[in-house]
Amino acid sequence: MISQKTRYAFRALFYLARSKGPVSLASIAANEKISRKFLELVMVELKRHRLVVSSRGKKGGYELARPANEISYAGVRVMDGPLAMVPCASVTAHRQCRACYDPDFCAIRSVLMEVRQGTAEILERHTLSDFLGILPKITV
Amino acid sequence: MISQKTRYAFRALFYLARSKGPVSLASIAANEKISRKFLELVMVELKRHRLVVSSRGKKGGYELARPANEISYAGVRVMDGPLAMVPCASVTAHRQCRACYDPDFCAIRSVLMEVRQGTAEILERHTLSDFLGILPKITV
DNA sequence: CCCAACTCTATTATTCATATTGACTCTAAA
DNA sequence: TTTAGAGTCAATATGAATAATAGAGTTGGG
Repeated sequence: MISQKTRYAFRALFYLARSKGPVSLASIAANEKISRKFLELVMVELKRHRLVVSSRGKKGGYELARPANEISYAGVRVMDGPLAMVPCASVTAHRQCRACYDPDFCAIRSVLMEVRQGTAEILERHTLSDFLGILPKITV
Repeated sequence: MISQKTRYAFRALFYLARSKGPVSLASIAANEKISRKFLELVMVELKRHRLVVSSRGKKGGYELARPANEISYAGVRVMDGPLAMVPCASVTAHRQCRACYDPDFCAIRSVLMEVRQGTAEILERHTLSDFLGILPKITV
């Protein structure tokens, strides 16, 4: 299951994708009904992952770092860490499983790498813009 | 990431697949270097999922409930609960996500259902017997 | 009858996700 | 140059899930 953080990340990103110019944390939180303070943590991570950029001071706020059609689901999903179901099948955070006898003789590694690969392919070929059409307009 | 329980489950199952007749909890635990008491919980769940059968009394122990080539990875993975990354994309435990505005307007549901489907297909077409050949006589 | 096995019910420990708090920094505009 | 509106940072609860442990109870073959 994906984390609440990732859900909020998706919602915030879709919100930004439907907005123009910098949007304040407060308005995202209010409109998406997310705890302002928790959303703050989410936004910091989104920034760290280079999915949004921020500006300070009056008129400051957040914007997508790239056009919506260049932000893939895979890019957002990383908020939850590696895609793989075991460390040894991970591309981004590969490491041997503790107590692994020998990767060459591992009975689960190859299957879970297949799964990781399949999942990545699907998540990478979908972007935020795939769904902008069906989302309700922002009415504020 | 899969849970420790699921890892132990795989190891225990592979161990049984390479054994003959009932195997005691104690021998699985000793050979696979798993806490005897924790493995007990794992075996209870494996039994509940009908992946193993047990017999009591002297000479008792655990055996695979079916031939190894009829036990798929998907069957074992269920130890960790639903395959889907969101409740609304789950086949086995479907329910609406909390705070879901409208499933028809959900921007993540359809993608995550694709992922669930792809994952299930991969896990279902692999069975324990796919890997019996490469495993050492004892110890995964 | 007895021992070696599984079974059941608790309890504890650890980790992780979720959330909240308060103080701090920056910057455009008045 | 002041200031209000914005993002930033650090620290700390809280709660749920996972992992592990403990001990008493049951079963059945020899």
